[in-house]
Amino acid sequence: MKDVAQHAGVSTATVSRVLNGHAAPTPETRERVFAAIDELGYRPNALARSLRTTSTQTLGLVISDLLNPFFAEIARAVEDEARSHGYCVVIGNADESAEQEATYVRTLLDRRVDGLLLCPATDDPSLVREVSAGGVPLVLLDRTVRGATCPVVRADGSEALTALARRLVGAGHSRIGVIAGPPDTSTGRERSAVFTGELGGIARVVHGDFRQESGSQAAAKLIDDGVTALVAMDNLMGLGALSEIRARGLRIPHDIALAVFDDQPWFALLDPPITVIAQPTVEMGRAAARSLLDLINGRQPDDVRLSGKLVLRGSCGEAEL
Amino acid sequence: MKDVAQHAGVSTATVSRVLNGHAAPTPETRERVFAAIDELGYRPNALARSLRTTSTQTLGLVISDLLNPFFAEIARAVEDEARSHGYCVVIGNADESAEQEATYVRTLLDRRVDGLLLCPATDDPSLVREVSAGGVPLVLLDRTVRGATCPVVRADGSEALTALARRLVGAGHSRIGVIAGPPDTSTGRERSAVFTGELGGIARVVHGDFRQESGSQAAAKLIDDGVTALVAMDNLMGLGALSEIRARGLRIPHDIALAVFDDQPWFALLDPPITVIAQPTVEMGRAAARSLLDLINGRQPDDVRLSGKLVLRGSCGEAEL
DNA sequence: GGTACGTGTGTAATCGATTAACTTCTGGCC
DNA sequence: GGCCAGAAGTTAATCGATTACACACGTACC
Repeated sequence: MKDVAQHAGVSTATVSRVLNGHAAPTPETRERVFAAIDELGYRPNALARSLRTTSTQTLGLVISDLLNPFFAEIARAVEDEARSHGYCVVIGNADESAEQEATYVRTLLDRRVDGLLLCPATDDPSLVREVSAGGVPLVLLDRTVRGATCPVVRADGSEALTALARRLVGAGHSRIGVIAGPPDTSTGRERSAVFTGELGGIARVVHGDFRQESGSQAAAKLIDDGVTALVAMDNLMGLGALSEIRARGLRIPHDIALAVFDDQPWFALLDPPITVIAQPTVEMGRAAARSLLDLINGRQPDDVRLSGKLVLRGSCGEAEL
Repeated sequence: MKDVAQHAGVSTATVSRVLNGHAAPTPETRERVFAAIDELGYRPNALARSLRTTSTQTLGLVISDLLNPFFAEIARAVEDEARSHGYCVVIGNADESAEQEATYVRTLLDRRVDGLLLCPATDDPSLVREVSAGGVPLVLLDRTVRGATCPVVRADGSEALTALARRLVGAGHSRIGVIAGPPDTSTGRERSAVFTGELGGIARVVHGDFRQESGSQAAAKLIDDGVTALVAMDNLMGLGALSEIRARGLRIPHDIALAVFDDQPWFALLDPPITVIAQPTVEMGRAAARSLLDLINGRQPDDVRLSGKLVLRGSCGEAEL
């Protein structure tokens, strides 16, 4: 920057003013400065700028699993929304591990992100408290924690799940296997709640860890247990369940019905296509980014609750297909 | 940091030395400093540190499409490798757009990443030159550009593709449809080269853009053209081709054979399972990260060329299944 | 003609760390 | 006792920007 100033025959203060679009500098001065800038190929140092202004124009996003297309879509949506507001997103991949999640959160805070979006790996509010204590704007996404005091953006699947449960029961299933997420995550508990409530006698719940392998294992256990329908509460566990079903040579929906929470393009291409509960991922990501930007700008956003939609396709023996 | 120093009754220089594990400070001093640190909940400002040391311990990774599981896997692998060396990764999603790619690259350079991994959206070497001119270590991943002067890490599928082509011809296909990537990407050209070469008379190539929609359109065109086998050069275009095949009610492999470049877990679950060419994504990501770290540390890494593997599953009417 | 005000720039402090150079202190040795 | 080596810690410059304040130079008005 000093070089640019020298080249243009002005002071660094003037260069800075030109760069930041201040009113002061004369058109001719601006001209000279810009000329010097691209003659030297100068690019401002964002670190120095941020150090001085205490703003990085960056949001942190810590997600549970980058390989899960659900989170990839969310990340994409967050990024789009952030970019349209002049912000950049740094993604941290926690790999469903609370420890790695904490590491990432701290790294991002150390780098002074202006705000943080978090898909918490567990219910434990201590990390959230730590962030809040640091005064960094925080929004939770997809999942919440115990006693959360910050805005939360999530999808509510209870209505769709209730409809699904009713349909399964109506179709004569008297033993339904539920492959749920970990009991120490809000989505892990809430999504299976519908089945443990009024259907307590009929449903059997096994908790997985939102990954493919656990879906296969849970499916194996439930099938051995004699269930005639499987509901996987996440697309990766759904994939696992499906591969277990295939490995055993069972036919869908004749031998066993299957439904999955969270849609993916290829679910529609299977034979039969899989019935799913679709989540508004793009909306979730965008809403979360907007909430966070509101928070950064001093507004207090409300919680956002979007709803999942039941998409009947045939894997539960639906009459419509 | 000043507060910590005061609290511990030392100077900031000493605090810094304790934090950086220098030899000098006495055990008792260290003790006092650490006590002050967690009493005050102090966390060092990474911006300031980087400004001073001119090292951010961060790698930039600009990928073509975050929603493409191939790139998601690569990102994941890069991150793992980087983390194990104490580096953090900032991911930029170019969305297959050269413009957005350039924006991201500049943003990352402005933030002074220590090195950059790039999956270039096009062949055009100008962006690569710009980075090199800035003296920032750069490694290309998956694709290369014209006259690249930096290390390149990629998968070579030509052997597997040749084997696939031979098999298709052997099975009696005399019109093979190839859904290739954009002609201005190295992978777009190279992967279809096998078919335009010795099989020039038999194969018909249509270029897509590595996205689902283009896969469907290309498939439609080729099927109308009377091909009896389709080869999609990317998993998303494969998905598109598959949905077109389904939409037309064609049966695989009876009515049409299908093979896809780049494996995905669900390809094995279709009926019949899809024959693919699997790429060593994890290895590619790790190798790229290692090459970049080498470059950063002043070593000059060689190009890396890993090979794709043909996985026969049945969608091309293979006898083995 | 002098006061007052506005306009465009320059000077220098500042953000929060690192680190070279210097000071202070301790103890050993002749 | 004097000198010196080495250890422990302090002072202050520095990274590259932003910005409050000071300054100089016009212009306008009484």
